Amino acid sequence: MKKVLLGMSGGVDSSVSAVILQKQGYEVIGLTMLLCENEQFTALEDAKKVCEKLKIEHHVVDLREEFKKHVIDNFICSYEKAKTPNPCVECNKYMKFGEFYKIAQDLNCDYIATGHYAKIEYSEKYKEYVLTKSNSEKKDQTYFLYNIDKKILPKIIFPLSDFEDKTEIRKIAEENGLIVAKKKDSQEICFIPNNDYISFLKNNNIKNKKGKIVLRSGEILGEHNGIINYTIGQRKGLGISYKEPIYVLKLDNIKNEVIVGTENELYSNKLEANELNFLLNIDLTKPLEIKAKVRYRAKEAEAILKVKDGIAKVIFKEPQRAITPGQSIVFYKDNTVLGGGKITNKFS
RNA sequence: UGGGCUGUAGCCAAGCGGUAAGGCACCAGACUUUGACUCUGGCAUGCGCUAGUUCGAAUCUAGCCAGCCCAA
Repeated sequence: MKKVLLGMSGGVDSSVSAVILQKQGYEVIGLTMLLCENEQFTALEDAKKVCEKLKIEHHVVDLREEFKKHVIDNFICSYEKAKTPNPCVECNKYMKFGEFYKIAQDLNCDYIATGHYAKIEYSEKYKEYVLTKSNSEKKDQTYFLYNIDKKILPKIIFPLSDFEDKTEIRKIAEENGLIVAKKKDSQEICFIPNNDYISFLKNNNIKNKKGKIVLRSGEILGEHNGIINYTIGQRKGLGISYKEPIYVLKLDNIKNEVIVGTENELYSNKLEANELNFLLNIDLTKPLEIKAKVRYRAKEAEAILKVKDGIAKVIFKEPQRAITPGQSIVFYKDNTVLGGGKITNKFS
């Protein structure tokens, strides 16, 4: 019997994943990672209860130090550079598909599994294991997974890959008497209490000075409470009344200014990205027609990808809204994740 | 202290005698495993103040107050 180490957060998705893996005939071992200080107390308890119910071996591992090093410090550092980080991407790379995989090897597991909405399959076309989008168009989470190590793709199982709707998953949880069936979906940043990332950053001694809010023309519209409060494309919380909605266009770290403008000024059709990671063996020496996503909730857009010296240049067919340094861009070839990187710059 | 203009919600602003549009901001909710965006809903018993005309006034009249502009 093949052994699978399943990451169990105490939520519905990972709990139902356990049920599915069991039904598929795997020996399932549950592992809950302690990642941060304010981890909800109930999360661990819930994961334990689910494992008891399903008669699964359950382990807990304290990875708070690693999490701080790879995810939290990165998050803070990013804000210091006036970028907007995406900690989930780092967490997947270093924790859920990094440290977690090492533990699976130590426990002699054949596979690792998580409750992500994504799919791994062997591709005849590419002659290798690939990461593809899940059947759930709405919940697809491949955007957060582009940065994991390609080498472990053959070792990953995503038991939820074929579900189109979360209500089905809750139903399975209920049918199997799992107490987490009606638990609310997790959202927001897991290590930030009350979703108050500003206070979190301040508690970590990030510099935060008041400054001007200006239009591109230089006209001063107001005062901001520190650049860390803003991200590109943001509309709320500016406290500026103008004849039309006003959005953050750019954060100027040197002048300590927030540059704002109207919605149409938010679009650009070109960007650069670094820290690239690719999940497909594909010839990158020539320009490539791809689809790309600039944010998790953004629609995939047609684009040309050029890679040189570890820098990706992406030119979109249609201008994209609120391209934001620090956020990830993920490249797709049909339903397959090609790879991705961190946005550093945008143009025109 | 001669002339002209303006005063409607935190900001902008429509209305020009028939019972206060709209936008921005703000608040609440929905959506969402990042930060955002988006969507839905809420938001002036009152139109600088006071008196009057009228069945009825933000709209007309008079006086006052405040601000701006031009001329002395």
